[in-house]
Amino acid sequence: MEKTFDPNKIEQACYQQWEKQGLFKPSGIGEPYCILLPPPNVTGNLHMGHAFQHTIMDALTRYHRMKGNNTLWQCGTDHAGIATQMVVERQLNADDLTRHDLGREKFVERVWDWKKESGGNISQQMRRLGTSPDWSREVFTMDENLSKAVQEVFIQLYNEGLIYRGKRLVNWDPVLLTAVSDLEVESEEEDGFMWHMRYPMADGSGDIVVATTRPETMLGDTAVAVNPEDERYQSYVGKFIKLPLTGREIPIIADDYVDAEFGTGCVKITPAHDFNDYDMGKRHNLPMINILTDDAKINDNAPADYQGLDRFDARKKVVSDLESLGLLVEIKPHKLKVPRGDRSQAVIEPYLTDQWYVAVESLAKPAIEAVKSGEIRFIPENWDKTYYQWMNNIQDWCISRQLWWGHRIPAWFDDAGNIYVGKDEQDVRQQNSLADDVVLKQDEDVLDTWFSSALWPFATMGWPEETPELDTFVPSSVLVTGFDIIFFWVARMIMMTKKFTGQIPFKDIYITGLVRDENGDKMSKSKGNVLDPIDVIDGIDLEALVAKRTSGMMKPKDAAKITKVTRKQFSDGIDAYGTDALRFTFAAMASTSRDINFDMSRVEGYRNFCNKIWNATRFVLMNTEEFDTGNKGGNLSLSVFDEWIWSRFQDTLAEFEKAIAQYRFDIAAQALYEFTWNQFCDWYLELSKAVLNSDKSSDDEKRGTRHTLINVLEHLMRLLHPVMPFITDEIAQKLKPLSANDSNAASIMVDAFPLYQVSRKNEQAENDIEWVKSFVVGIRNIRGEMDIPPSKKLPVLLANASSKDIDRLAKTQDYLVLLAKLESVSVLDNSEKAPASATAIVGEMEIMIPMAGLIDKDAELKRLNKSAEKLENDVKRTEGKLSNENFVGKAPEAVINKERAKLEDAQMQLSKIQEQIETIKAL
RNA sequence: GCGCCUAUAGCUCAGUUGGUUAGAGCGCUACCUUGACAUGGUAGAGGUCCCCUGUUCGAGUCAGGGUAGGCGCACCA
Repeated sequence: MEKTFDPNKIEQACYQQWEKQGLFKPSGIGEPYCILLPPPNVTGNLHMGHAFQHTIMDALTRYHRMKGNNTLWQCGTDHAGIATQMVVERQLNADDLTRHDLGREKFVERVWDWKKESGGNISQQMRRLGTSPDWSREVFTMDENLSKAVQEVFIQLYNEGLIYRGKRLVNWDPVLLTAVSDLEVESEEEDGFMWHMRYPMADGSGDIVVATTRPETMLGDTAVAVNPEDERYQSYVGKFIKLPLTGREIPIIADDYVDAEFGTGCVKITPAHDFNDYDMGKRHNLPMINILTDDAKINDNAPADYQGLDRFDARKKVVSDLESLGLLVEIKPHKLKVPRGDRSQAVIEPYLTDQWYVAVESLAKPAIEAVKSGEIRFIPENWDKTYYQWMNNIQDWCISRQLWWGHRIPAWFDDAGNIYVGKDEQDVRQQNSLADDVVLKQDEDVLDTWFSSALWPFATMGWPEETPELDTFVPSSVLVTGFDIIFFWVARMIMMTKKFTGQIPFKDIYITGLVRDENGDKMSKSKGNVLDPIDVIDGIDLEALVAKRTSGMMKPKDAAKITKVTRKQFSDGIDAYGTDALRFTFAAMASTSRDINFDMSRVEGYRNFCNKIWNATRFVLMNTEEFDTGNKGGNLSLSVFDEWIWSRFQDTLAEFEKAIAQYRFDIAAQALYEFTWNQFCDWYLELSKAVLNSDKSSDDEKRGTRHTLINVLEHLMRLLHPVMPFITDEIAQKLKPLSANDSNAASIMVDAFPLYQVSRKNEQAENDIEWVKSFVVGIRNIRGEMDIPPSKKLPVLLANASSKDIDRLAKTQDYLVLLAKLESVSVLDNSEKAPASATAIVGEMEIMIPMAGLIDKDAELKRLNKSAEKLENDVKRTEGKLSNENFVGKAPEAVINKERAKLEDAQMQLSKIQEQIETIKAL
């Protein structure tokens, strides 16, 4: 093996082997375990958020596969209507073309071409992460069978009256020229103005002043409203004003909605361009005058002067025209929330159009119940509140989009405007007995992307066909996803799956945090702080990184700043840390759905961990490859250390499994790291040297230690594998022939996960080794603080040793000598007087290193005083507690006993140390 | 307005049903190229657990009230 771990050399080949051998498929045996991949957009590239979530999904998948579950990770990609259409349109724009130049059919063809060419990108990147979904079942949301499911669902919901078509005010994106759902609108506070405008009374009896943030909409006003309780305006109600610029006469109405305290207390009402005004218009039967075109220009319903003007130009003109008429009272700066489309960033218009809706209320009820009853569980739990809050106030879902890329709505219209819903035109004609001469035209619109995503849990399993997968993998085990799509996706999957299969879609919902940069800032192209997981795996040099971060900037002037920051932070580029290190980092940082501040130094630390594992393996192989490891017979004599490491392995295994069951990947990772580094490497490997390099060891003893070395490591690889698939596979292949593992698994990834073995637990060995550790650490501490060179071998005297201590000494003396670098160990009997020594205390035994020629009197006094001070504090605190009547009277017996024992121990140690201090002072 | 989350070492974070001396990684200091590993070893320094009040024998942990920061939903003429 190479001296240092080089992930690049092993990862790709390893993955190809797994895939070639078909190891990602469900075994067909065992309890089903299923994870649904949230289908990434085909337009997407793997970002840190994916890498994080995929690591967790893959660790769970690999763990359960090894545990013997019939495990499926269902993967696929989403057609991402708007996003994908925008990508291809942008390509066309580069050639000065629009999608209209191509026409619908050609355009859609072109999107398919693009999908074939670039759509697989993210799947390839997932392979680099070592993910193990069943690629043979990979689906695309516009595949034939998924499209069939979409159609089926649409038709059924329509027939039940749960899908309807209606003319209403929707969120209209005047740039993308489509309706969008409430969820796709983001409102940010922006600086704007409040214009106060004077509307004269129609009868010339005065005027009324209204306040608005959108003066241009006055062209569509059909009323002015005041609060019925507002005394200032009561005499106006029922009268009319003459709307400036248009000459229309519109009524003054009274409505509770109006807040008398806000603005002037008078509201202009534009039912066709404001959601609240729309409701009021309905209540008062007001006419709805639409004054905008699809692309938000003033239309023919407005006076000729304004027709054709863009909405923002119209605003300026309305304001200046009112001003010149003396009707503009004042302009106040005003902060307001501006609704923008999440894709286009265009200001969204409330706009009156015909759209398709899902009536969700009846679907929401069972979906709420599924979480309330505990059938579906959010992890962490508090997300259920977010879920309920939205679900309890859920609005009908606008599902039609005026796009070309997506699932076409299966509805046809005749010339009379009748609607027919069915599988295709022929089906529609048949169902409705339409004569051949009736002309039918299919609805031009497509469905919201999330409509098909909502069917993911069952459509991917073959629904509406009755398939074995539907029986086996619905419901799935856990959904791993971000809180940002709880409404978009999670809630809708629950509603649809409940509705169409009667089942819940998943039992657990594990909500992950966001991956941010090391300062806690959101990673974004415009901030230039984006990290590509592939760059962390493969490494990237500085120039390439700078180029990547500054290319295609929306605001080119940001590029200079980004260049500077990047050069400073990554002056040597990014090292190739490898997939396992990256995955381990994500696991270690994944605590209870907090956001992750991704820090490169963590990856570096876990890369070092990989290297540690690698080198430990080198050591183990060096000591086992050419030797008898006892796997083909021969007596094994296990040392107390061999027994100890097996015992500790069981603890680690149990801790790992418990943590995984609770989705505490950080605790799981911590357990793996601690055992591997701090127990196996730091102590066990060092101790094995004492057996292997000693002439005193018998063949049985050496065989026992070699057997332990190879098999603990082999078990450890299987334990680590779910988190670190590559390095463990590489190493396991080398270890397996030397180990006792005689399974015929094709790879560690389909081998058995280690089983907890009670018989390997050994408390006696654990206590013995704790004693050894305290012994060794005590001496190391003296050595460290006294600046005694590591090369200097020390003679050690033991005073006040009990028979148990002497027993343990006999069992472990060789280890102590090696680990603490001792020259000799002698036990003093009670009559012997110890020479002046530096002292450490283990239990009641004193470990003494004679000072002569080695240790400085003052230094040792200082060291002893420090430790005496600590003990004195302990004694004081504990005494205080125990002398408190309330404590002794009320605390549980066990706690009091603990305190008493602690006090006794501290007093004993303190007195020994004080004795030593006196002895040394006397020198 | 309604709701959620966070505050612990220089940094990033753990800390279970309240109960030993509050932990880890990174960083820092000193020493060490010893035969697996300098991507390493050994030892060490470093804490007003955001603040106040309360409950309790006992509070990082529970309750109430603040402060600071983050997020979601609704409203916004």
